[in-house]
Amino acid sequence: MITLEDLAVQAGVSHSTVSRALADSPLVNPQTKERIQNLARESGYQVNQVARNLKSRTTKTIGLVVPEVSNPFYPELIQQVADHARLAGYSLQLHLSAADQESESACIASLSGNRADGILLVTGERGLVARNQVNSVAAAGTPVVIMGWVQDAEHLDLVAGDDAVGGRELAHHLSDLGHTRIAVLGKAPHRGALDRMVGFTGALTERGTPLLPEMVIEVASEEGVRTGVTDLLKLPEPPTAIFAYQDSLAAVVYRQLEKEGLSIPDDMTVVGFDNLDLATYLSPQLTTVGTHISPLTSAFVSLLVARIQGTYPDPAPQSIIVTPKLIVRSSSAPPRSQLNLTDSIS
Amino acid sequence: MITLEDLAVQAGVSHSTVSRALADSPLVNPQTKERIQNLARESGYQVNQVARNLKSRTTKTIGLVVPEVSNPFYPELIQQVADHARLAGYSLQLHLSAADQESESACIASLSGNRADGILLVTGERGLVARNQVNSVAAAGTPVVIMGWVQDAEHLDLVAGDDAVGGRELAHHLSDLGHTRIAVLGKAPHRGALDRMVGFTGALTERGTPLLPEMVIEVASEEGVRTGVTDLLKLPEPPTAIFAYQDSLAAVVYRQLEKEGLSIPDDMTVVGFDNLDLATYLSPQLTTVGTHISPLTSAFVSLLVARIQGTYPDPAPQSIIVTPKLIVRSSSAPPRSQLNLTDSIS
DNA sequence: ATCAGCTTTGCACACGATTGCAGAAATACT
DNA sequence: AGTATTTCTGCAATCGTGTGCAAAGCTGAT
Repeated sequence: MITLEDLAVQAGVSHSTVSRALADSPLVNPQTKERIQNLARESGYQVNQVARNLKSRTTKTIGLVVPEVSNPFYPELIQQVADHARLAGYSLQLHLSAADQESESACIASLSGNRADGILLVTGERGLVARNQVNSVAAAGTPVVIMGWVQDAEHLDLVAGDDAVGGRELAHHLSDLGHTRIAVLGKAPHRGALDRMVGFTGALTERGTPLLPEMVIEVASEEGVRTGVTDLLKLPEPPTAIFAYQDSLAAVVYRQLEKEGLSIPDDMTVVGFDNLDLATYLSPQLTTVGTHISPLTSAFVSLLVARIQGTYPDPAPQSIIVTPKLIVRSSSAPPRSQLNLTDSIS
Repeated sequence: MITLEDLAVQAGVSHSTVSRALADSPLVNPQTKERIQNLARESGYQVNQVARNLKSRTTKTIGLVVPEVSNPFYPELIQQVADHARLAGYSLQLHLSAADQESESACIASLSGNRADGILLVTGERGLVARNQVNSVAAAGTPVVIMGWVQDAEHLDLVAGDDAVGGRELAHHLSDLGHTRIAVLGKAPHRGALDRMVGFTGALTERGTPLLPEMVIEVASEEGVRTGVTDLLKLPEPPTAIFAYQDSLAAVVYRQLEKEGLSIPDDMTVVGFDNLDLATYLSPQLTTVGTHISPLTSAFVSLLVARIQGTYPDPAPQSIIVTPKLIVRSSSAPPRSQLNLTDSIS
């Protein structure tokens, strides 16, 4: 690899002059400057960022920690974060926290070691695992912004969706359609007051049709979803609607219902959560809830960048909460009995 | 950020001793070593990788350049590459080449500037755009391995799938089912002798049922797919099977057919290419062609790592070609006329 | 010719780590 | 006690850039 010094001897000047010439400094003679710049171009000189970073004590790099990448939600997010970061003049260092078992802590340690100027941390289902790490790098002066809900986040910058509102809207939608026997395939609430389950169950209770215990199925795997669905169908009074905790689970529900010979939405209403691209690929297209992801990522990145540059007006930790919206597509309809009723009226 | 020197003054020794102690060198007194290590742990010392990289003239980092991330093929690839890289002791620097218009060249320049130890470059539909960049960084001593087909690749290391074989198998499958009026939604061949279109059309011609010109539709956008499908259906003799160039296009074909009131595979056979997870989410599940991605990524990473470490036995450029396989699911069936015939026989 | 003022260049240090080498301290041996 | 040997520690150079400061070169005015 060719260095400043190499160019310097070729041009018959000192490396300082070369450095200044390439930085287009007014301190060097225009002719020399031109000569050096040409030389650099011809020889394919590539500045050594490692050395520059060491000297400047900054890397113009932000770390992005994401749990995984098989759930299509994350790629969309990565793409947008990458775009925003690039626009702000930062490049991205991606780490997958669920991949290695050391998880988040290892990712953050690595980023901190590489002296990333700031860290964007997207939490997975387990919430903020590496709380201590986060505190210590934040204390050491590296700004960290979290995306996703975490407990006791008073002293952290974070961006999150208010999933409870989304769950509530979904519940109202189903209730409005006339569903009363509603099943849930999901996971235990893990986002406190902002959890989608909390909103969903709360709203149903308010409507006077609380969730029945046998209708709530916790699923961990794809297999769990399949058996969950068949179990539901075997109930003496099976549900007329299923709320899948994530769009990706809804996709599995679709397959299983098809296998059981039921059609959506005639025999069963299915709704999801997240509004992935996937939701529109499914047939029928999935009724779901989601935020426009772009304002979310935009807030995410710009808050971090402002923190890095010290330009954010308010030094206190910020909580930016985004409210998702209901998106009605073709997978939800009135329950069959209701449908028949309507039919006979018309 | 706390440095070696800081620890040194706290411990009352020189920074050299601290460095050696943390490296667990036998050259330092066991007690001092212990004391220093404890000190480092308590004070949360994080070695400055930037400085270390400068000194060691190596970064233990490999750059991964991927066109985009909205096609689910790439996230799967990223995940696996990340895993393999981590196992080999390297961390990953991800760049999206279609995101910024400067494209590949800029990504490679950036990686080269950051002194990545090696570069993995996944080409998109446009092939190898940054050929010159690749040559120059390779000449400068940074190994580059390419994934995907590129023209005139004799002097490059690359890993590619032999899509022609896949296209051929797909053609045989359709032909065996009895289809003769077959349509193609795709893009112009861009992978030379390894292109899926080449294999597909070639095999059909061999079978004596060459593709009809009006059945070949080049599509650029999602909108193009939709109009393409409706146009096909308006033909005096519409096709009985559609080959979508990518699984993600097949998903759009599904939607459009549904809108047109046709059912798959009864009224129309649809096949794709890539074998994304998406293919199994669709209903009916999509017949497609794909490689198991994991041997591919494994070869990809281990070739690069071997190049970096100089342990690859053969110094000559390698071309590793992987053959994909046909995966028959529920979206392909004999054409309707044929079906009726069969019915009446049985 | 002298000196002030401006332009241009190079010296030398810094960033934070690693490491060869020399020398100090401790121990072993005669 | 004196020397040889081992063990341990610190000095200083290095990686490649950036930059304050001093000084050299040049111009022009007196």
